[in-house]
Amino acid sequence: MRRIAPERDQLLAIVAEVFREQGYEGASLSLIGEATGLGKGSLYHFFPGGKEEMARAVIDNIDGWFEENVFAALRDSADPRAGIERMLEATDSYFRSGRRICLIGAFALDESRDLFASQIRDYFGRWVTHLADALAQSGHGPAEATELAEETVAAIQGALTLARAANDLDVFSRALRRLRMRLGVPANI
Amino acid sequence: MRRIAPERDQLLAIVAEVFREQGYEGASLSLIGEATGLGKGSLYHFFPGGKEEMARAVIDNIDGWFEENVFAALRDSADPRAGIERMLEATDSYFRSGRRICLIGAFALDESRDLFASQIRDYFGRWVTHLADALAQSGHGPAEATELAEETVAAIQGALTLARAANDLDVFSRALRRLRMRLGVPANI
DNA sequence: GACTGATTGTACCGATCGGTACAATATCCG
DNA sequence: CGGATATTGTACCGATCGGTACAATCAGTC
Repeated sequence: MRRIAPERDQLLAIVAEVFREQGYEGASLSLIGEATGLGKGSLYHFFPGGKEEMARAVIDNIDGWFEENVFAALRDSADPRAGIERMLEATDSYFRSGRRICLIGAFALDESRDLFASQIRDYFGRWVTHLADALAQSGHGPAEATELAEETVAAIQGALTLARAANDLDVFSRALRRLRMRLGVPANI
Repeated sequence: MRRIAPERDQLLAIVAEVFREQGYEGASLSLIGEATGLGKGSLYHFFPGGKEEMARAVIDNIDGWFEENVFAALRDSADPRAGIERMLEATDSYFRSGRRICLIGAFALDESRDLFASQIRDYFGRWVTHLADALAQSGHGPAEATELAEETVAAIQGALTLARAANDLDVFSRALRRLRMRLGVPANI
């Protein structure tokens, strides 16, 4: 009965979905238990720190996914333009073209923000920084690159909010299309 | 002891602040009572429908403020550019240059979204529509005007999220400055 | 000052909250 | 198999949740 990594990832994915659907306060232990099929005994065995530790682990897990799939593309691509395009593709796929909201963005707005402030700041900070680096490499001046990166990340967050508010997924697709043009990246095939 | 309009507005403003700080679930009746100085008796006297009615009234109140101060500027200005500039000024002042989040945007993301879906959709829908009209009047083609309006509202929401996440108010100011340029509106003096 | 209706405080309700304790059970290792 | 460790279910805790009931109190009106 040793912990197996994929199991933990899957568990965190389920818990993340509950937080996404219900918010931090709304995600009660009974809802989490129901979604995961685990009782309180198991939940507190894996997360002795309770709900707060669960949320922290979920954020770390998401952060890790972005590090591997989004930030890495920006950091490691030989061609910065290709890296930016890969970032946009990974972003689109992660948010399921607007079907899914950004849990970390939602946490930034709600009452849980104080608990997770540093994790939240870190996540967005690295996103902006890595994107700004790629933009600088592709010819933008440093100051302009930072502003454009900040604008891009904000546009993604805003599009997720608006897509959810309007209940219209196309809002998100349109935002990504505009970003591709704005960032000088070839349109999606 | 008749109800007086300003009192109600003030009451709703306080309740709104509690929802903003704590989210819908997090805003308990005891917190609301503490903030307003009202006991449960009074609270349920003014809002027989309980917490849900309070939130609905708060959303209506915010919606009304935007209707009067933001949408009206877009709708009634002789010069559409001046209307857009007035919209941006009112927006900046409402969100206190990023110190305040958009409660309706936050509700769009969290578990309360289903309860208030139509009010949320309406609010953002009218914002985009009125802005698109003003942009069309100022020379943009209809399709382009709609996209630009959507992009603008999303940029504002995203900037609020990012400003809160980074704990950096300048994120919001920078976003507004970029929007002024993008919308062809004279820079703030 | 008595009547009327708006407003308020308090006690109370059942349900659920996050969290703890712990015995029972499963799995692995030798 | 036996022992050690990992995992689980269940019962329980005090606190708080949103909501209800209702009597007391207040402000105007006549």
